[in-house]
Amino acid sequence: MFSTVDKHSGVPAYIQIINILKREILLGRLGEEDQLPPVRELERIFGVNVNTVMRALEHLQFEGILEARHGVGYFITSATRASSEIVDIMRNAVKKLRSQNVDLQMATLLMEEVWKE
Amino acid sequence: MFSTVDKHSGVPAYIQIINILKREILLGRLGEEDQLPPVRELERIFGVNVNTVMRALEHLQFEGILEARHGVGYFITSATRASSEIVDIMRNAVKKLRSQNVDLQMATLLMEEVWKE
Amino acid sequence: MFSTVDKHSGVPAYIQIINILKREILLGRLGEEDQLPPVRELERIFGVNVNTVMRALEHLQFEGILEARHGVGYFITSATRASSEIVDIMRNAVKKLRSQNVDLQMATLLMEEVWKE
Amino acid sequence: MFSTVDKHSGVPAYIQIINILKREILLGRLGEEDQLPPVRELERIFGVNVNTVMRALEHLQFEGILEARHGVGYFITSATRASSEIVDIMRNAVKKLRSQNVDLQMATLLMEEVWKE
DNA sequence: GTGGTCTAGACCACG
DNA sequence: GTGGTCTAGACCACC
Repeated sequence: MFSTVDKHSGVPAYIQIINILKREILLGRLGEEDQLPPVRELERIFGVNVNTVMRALEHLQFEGILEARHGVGYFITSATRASSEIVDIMRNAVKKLRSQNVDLQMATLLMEEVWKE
Repeated sequence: MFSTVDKHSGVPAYIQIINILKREILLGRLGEEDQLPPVRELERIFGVNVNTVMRALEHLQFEGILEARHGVGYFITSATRASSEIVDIMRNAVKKLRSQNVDLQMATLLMEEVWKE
Repeated sequence: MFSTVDKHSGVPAYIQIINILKREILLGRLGEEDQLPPVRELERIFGVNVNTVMRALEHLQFEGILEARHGVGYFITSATRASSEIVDIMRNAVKKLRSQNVDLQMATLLMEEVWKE
Repeated sequence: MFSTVDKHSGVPAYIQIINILKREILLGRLGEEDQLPPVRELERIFGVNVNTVMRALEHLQFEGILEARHGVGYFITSATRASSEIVDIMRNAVKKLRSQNVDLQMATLLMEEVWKE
């Protein structure tokens, strides 16, 4: 279902989980009121420890994106989905950047900089 | 001269310094053969300890971007600057994204996702 | 377990640590998937500060020889071991050189020179 | 006449000069009683500052390899030359090592280790 | 005056 | 309990 956690990337596992879930929402694969798979299954899917999963969910609750319903499960309370228009804008920009031999790191730095303008 | 380090962002100071310097190069504010300010001044500028500065510079040396001349200073040896064309592409995309109320974090996640496609 | 760091040799301690660990791998005393002793123990073993140990490990990570698993430990990811054939070649050459009263420094200089030919 | 100093290697210039001169002696290109070129010419040859040259010569004097004759120049007082036999041994070993894809750094580490046996 | 290395020790992050 | 980051400050090496 979800992408997996890359243990060799240096990025903390729980951060990766947060990002994976946010991405799912962003791309509309998870929407408001949807229920997440049970923690024990997330544990298996991501190949990490329960504590690590819990820490990620805790953060998302803190951000108001998730809600825990005791004895039931985790539900998405607020989903900001990228419109297909936005995805297209990004796809277009990325295509041009790649054709100019820009790599992802440079693109990210550049975007941060331009964002501030 | 440079942007400053944000000590509360959670991102290690030395990583921020690496990114600041890379950005300066990317945007053409630092070019090949340019000399960096002395380490002790960077210390002051960034508001961190010498060790932290040195750690950043060490990494950049390893990547072949900087060169240390002992007793002389640090020099930029390889500067890949973003062409104005690339900057324009990014500026354009960012403008559209902002008008759609996308924030930087979402934009970054989306870019990573699209980049993989 | 490992050889010790010579603080009076002029060679930086962290470089010595890098070389000691590389040597252990080269000679097959450390192999792929092996876990290193915890940083705090390496500190004790080598008689240096944590920072110095970490600096060595950081370099080895960058070279792709080690991998850090946060909260778990350091693991060897890529181990190139010297074949017994290679060791024999070296042993043979060294034996002859010593019988000619060549010292290690001379042998090293000579090897560098011959290597370039 | 001599090899040149590589300012980008990270190895201090004066150490490189020491090694170059030792190598010249080792390979028999400089012998006992030979006079070195004047310091001002060494300066030019190596592309470094006088101080740097002087520091190298100082070290070699300390090791008893050179002698300064005031107002005349520097002379070699003790030259240990590698016999052609030794060079052949090394050449042979290096050839075999290279054919096994060993690089210079690994070879050096290995030699140091075997030397101790 | 420039870079380079190290220590001691605190405090944080991850699993 | 494991790794990771940072500071303060000393002392050294190089040009």
